[in-house]
Amino acid sequence: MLITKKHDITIKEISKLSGASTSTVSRVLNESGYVSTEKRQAIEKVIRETNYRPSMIARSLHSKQTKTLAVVLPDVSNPYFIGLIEEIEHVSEGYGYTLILINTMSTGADKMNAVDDPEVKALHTIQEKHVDGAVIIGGEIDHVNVDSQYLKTLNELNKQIPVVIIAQKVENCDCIFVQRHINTGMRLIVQHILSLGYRKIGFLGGKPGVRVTEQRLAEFEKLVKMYTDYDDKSVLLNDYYLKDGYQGIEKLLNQTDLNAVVAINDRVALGAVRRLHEMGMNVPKDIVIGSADQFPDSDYYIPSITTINQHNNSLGKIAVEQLIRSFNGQPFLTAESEFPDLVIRESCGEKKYSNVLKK
Amino acid sequence: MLITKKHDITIKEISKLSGASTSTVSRVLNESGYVSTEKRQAIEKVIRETNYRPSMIARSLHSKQTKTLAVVLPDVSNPYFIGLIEEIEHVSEGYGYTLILINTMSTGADKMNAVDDPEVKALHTIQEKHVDGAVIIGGEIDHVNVDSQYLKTLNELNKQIPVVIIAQKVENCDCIFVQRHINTGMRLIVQHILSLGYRKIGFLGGKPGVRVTEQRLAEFEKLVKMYTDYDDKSVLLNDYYLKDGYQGIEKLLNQTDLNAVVAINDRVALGAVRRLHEMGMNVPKDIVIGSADQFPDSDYYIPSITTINQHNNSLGKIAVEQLIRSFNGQPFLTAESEFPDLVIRESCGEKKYSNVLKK
DNA sequence: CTTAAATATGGTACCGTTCCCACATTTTAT
DNA sequence: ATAAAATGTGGGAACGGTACCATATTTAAG
Repeated sequence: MLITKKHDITIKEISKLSGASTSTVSRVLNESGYVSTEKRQAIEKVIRETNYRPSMIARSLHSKQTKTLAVVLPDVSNPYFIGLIEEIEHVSEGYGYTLILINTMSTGADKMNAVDDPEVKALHTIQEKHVDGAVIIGGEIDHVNVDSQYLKTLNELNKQIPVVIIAQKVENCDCIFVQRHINTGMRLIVQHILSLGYRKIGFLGGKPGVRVTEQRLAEFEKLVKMYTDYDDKSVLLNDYYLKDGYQGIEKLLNQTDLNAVVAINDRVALGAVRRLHEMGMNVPKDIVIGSADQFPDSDYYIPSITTINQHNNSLGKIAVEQLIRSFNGQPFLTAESEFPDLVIRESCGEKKYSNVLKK
Repeated sequence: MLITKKHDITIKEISKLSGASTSTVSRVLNESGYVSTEKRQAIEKVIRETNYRPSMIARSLHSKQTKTLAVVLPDVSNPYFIGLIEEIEHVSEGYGYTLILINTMSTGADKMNAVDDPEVKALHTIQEKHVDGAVIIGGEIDHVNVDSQYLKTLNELNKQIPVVIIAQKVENCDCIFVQRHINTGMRLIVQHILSLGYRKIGFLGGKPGVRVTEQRLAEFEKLVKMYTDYDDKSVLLNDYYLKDGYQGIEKLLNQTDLNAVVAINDRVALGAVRRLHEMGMNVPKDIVIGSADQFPDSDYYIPSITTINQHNNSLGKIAVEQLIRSFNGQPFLTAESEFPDLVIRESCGEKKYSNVLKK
């Protein structure tokens, strides 16, 4: 492997060119200690002319800080994560940190041998690169398996580098958790649909075995059982994507009769709406679709999706701030995002509230 | 700033604990040179027990390689970039490189003083962090201003670190360019709409002053002038987002009479479709909307968007591979993405081709 | 049995910074 | 005038690795 060695300018060159010692150059770089105005100006001139910038590598080796954070996530193309990344990047930047992005593309619960597990690999990268802290978004931690190699590696890593995880809290994990009000959001959307008078409500999407999905489903079942004759055929879990809504809705309607469906998120909802449209059914006239998790753009769909704003982005801010707190030795609490809001749009029809909540 | 010093394990500790010299430990880490089986096993045991991983920082200082690439982009939340990032991440990972993500959030042509320019700042970060190479996606380079501070800094950086830019080629820039077939895509969609018989065609979206937009508009005008009575009121430039389609379509229809519109991308198209829907117009019955740039999900919209697959993701792969080639001292060419394809869906109505292309 | 080659191991300079320390010079206080 | 404090400057160790070199031991070859 032939490397075209491009000569980097170092502090020594600056020292030589300006006739000062490296110590003095270092002093002007860091604006610390005493430097005479003459020397300072001479050095600054050389720095400007040579386009010199001190190597963060060398600095890091000494300071043991890289001014870098890592973000690990299972799938960049998932819009749920985009807002999060954006927020994390923004807040990190504000604190002077650069971001390393690791996309594990882990498909979920399907486990492979620990050595090749991309999520374990991500943890190793974090350790090797000596980032100052890491934010892990969902992924393996969201699945039921809890005494895995992954969790061990994670706890081990957390001893060296502070790790904040954006996911529902897991007992055996020592990292800081930042989580959403899963139940509240689900409650809001189900109550809304109930209040509109619908009593044959289905649940569509989400991956079985994933904590968030299971919790939301539990909340859904709890509520639906209170107010309707619950039928376990009214639930279909598959995944979080458009196609899961698209294929799922047909399957769901084949196995039971429904006049309302709660989708796990707006994309699943869109997929369902699209399929229903193709089947000649109108949303919300023939069937009503609500979603439990707002994604960008869904206010532009036809019909626009009635959904829950989970304020996901606020999680990003909280996560980074927890990390910064941890750098400063400040304590932190298990944090939750802002309280979810019901966002009423078209896919559930007009808000009527004429029906009181009762069976 | 109180840092909780978490003691990192170093090669010296491993050396001490295993009773071997650091040289020997280094040899087993790199699987180079001679090491007896006994010592190797002893060392490996210690490494395993201590969870030791060599510091990339220290390694980089010596090797002058960080095994890291930087990606700079103007807006992570723009879905156009997402696929690109995903691809860049994937290919980089395959070559053993980690990604640094820099989101400049530069709003476009509006320039600020060079010092605070986030894009210039991004270049500085790249230099400081000593990444092995950088991929810059659009941003400032896409605008007309060409003898800017930014361009100078960019060329200067490119002398030290290879930079690949995903954008239309700019003369005064020495970096490697990877670009799309801008004109071909526009030609395909306009020809398609013409072939369906429409002769009152508008152009919607895209930021004025941005190279891609100007080139596409030029191509659009060329074609439309050939086959129709061109009216310069049929063009409205604003930006690339949903709201630009949403607000723009109404404005456009107020200033001239149209039966077809080419949107700069699928989001602008969706915005337009949504607004038309609210205005009581049906797409494609009352007016036809085509798009020049495919974004994810637009096949699920109602109506689904007839558009151009620019194979944007292939740009990511090409970009990283150019970088790798450059590391190896291999030559490279100004590269272009795969050839664009017309994707016929619903928003332009059925494909008829009954109308021959003629005025 | 001698010598060369292969194997095995540790010492040390170096990568680009920072920072402590020593020393020199100037300024201020007494 | 003299001590003390403030200012200015450079030398060199350290950060955690790598790799070249020297040296020691074993194995193979003649």
